[in-house]
Amino acid sequence: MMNDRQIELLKLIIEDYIKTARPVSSKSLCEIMNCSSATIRNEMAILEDYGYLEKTHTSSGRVPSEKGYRYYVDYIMKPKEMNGEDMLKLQTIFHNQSLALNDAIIRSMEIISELTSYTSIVLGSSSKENKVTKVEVVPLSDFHFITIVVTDKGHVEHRTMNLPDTISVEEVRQTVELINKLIIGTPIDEVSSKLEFEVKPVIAKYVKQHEVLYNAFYSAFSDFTKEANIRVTGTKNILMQPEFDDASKIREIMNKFEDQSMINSIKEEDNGINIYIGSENEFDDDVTVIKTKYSLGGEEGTIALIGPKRMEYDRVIALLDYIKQNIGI
Amino acid sequence: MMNDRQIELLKLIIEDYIKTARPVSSKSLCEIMNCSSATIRNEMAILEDYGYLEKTHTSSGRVPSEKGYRYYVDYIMKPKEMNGEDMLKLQTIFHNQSLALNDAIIRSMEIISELTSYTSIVLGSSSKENKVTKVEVVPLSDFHFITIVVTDKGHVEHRTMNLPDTISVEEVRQTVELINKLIIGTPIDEVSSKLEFEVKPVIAKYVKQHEVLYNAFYSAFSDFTKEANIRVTGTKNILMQPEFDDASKIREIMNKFEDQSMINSIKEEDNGINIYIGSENEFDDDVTVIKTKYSLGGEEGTIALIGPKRMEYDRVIALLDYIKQNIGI
DNA sequence: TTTTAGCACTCATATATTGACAATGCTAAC
DNA sequence: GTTAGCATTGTCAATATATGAGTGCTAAAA
Repeated sequence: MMNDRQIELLKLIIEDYIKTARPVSSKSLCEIMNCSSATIRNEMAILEDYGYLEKTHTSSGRVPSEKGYRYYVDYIMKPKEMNGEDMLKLQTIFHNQSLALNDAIIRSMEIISELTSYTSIVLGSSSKENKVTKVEVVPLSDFHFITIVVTDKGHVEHRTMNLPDTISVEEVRQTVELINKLIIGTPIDEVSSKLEFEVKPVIAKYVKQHEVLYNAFYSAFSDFTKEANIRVTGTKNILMQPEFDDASKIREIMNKFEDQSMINSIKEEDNGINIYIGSENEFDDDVTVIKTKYSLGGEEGTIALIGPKRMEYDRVIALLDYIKQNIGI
Repeated sequence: MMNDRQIELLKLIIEDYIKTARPVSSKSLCEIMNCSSATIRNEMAILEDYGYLEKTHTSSGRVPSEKGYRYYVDYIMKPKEMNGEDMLKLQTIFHNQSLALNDAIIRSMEIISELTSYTSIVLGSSSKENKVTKVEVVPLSDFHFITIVVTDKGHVEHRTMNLPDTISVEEVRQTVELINKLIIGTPIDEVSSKLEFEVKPVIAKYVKQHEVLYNAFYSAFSDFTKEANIRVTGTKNILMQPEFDDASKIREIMNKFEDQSMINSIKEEDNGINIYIGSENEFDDDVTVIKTKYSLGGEEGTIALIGPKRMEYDRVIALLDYIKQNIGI
């Protein structure tokens, strides 16, 4: 279908456009293609017929179409080595022993967002599969306690409880001991029902002011399961891209970033690193979403980058790949 | 200086402009002022001479000047009762027993940001004054531990530590016990030096693999003191205001919201609720910053709202006042 | 003395006009 | 298959033109 020169031309046009964000003219490619602008125009016309290029208006230079990007991503682009600077920044994260892997992902995506000026999203690691490992209560004053819950995956949650001071520290301690005995190992999303049907009767039996205490713990725990677990970083970055040069477009995008269901549409099913260009994604026709699933000791999640369609595909892939390699699968 | 009718006129113009964001014409006030547009024009001209009004161009309607807003805020505006709906939303926060007061402030400001469409900032509650109340370590696996630190003000911080599995759980337990004994009651910003000069020698004496363990704890703790403790919510909201209808202005503002020193310039020294209109604040000439200090069991901080100069001053004051009343001073 | 009607004036906004420029498409010659 | 040349097309910026909303001012009315 396309001959070598046409493919080369498409590549040059896309890479030029990625850099400059301006329509590419035939003339500008004369030198590197070693032929006259007319020749290039002829080839461009063919590429446009095929649907790989577009014009913003009849007499403008060419711009890659979604189909063009798609072809570029699928057949032309070579997986790029990660550049030294990017590598360096990310390495410090994964070599930092004091960061949990989970935090390392979030932190890396923050850095990638900064490096690329795209917006990064860390989604999921659905805490449903977390099991309670320890419940701890630290008294701050006679009626002021902090409840801390630790899960086997390393999540830590805490809430402050205010209890009437008719309740003794000893009663609280007793209750916590009972709770610990009964719910350790329980998946976080089953804690509520377990509290109600198994813990409540036991507490009622052994602890005097069981009603108040039970309610306090119940409401603390029920908060935990609700956690959304979405992290969107660098929303500002994407606004700096020249394609978002219009207040209403900016508002549209910003609203989408705050829209839960929009963000959830980012969730990835496939393995591998997947690219959704423009209308291929559900988020917005003017952006590319590139995303991949990760699984981390049983927890699954998605990391994604959102940028203009004119994205540095090879670089972004290298970056995401690096993260994948450093967390396994 | 100004007669009653002029004050009334200024009031009407400002309140109209706050609602509509459009220059106010003389004609539009005829009915309510019960006189002809010419009369109003005469009065407007006087108000403009005084500097309370401005025109966007020679033949436009009038717009309040900063001086005009200032006069309105200082002398005209009446402290408003909080409206029922606003009240209701905020009440649920402060009546929620499971929220620490600190979280309640953050949550309320989020809600206020939503109610008003301005951007809210919670700043400070400088954790320097927090004293360590408890250090807890929860083992997740043989080499994977979670360190949790609780302070007397109810802050909870945690980090994951990876230790070589040559270190036994027992050794970790011992170390934690020693740390607990030595640093409970230490202000968070003094923990580092205390660890080095008091804890390190003791651990060295009693614990075998003291080097590794010490380093792990040291790096975990040193992270805690760095916490910035700034919360900016609803940056999106302010972009929806018609005064920010220009991509470059939006970018400018968004950058300021991510600029630490800019946000820190918001810190309030005065008691009371203070209003800084346009050039009166350091943040941006096109916005009003309204802020107030709070102190919460010894911790001090600032809450602030940033909106267009055309702000609903009376409503915002009522909202901030409500928060103050519900946390004491 | 205050208010108002009336009119000239100003400026934003919208729309059209123009010329310069940067591309392209096409054709004919190489 | 390639290229030079030229007409064509559409952007962009500058300029013109009309419209309308608003003002300032003045002279007359209250």
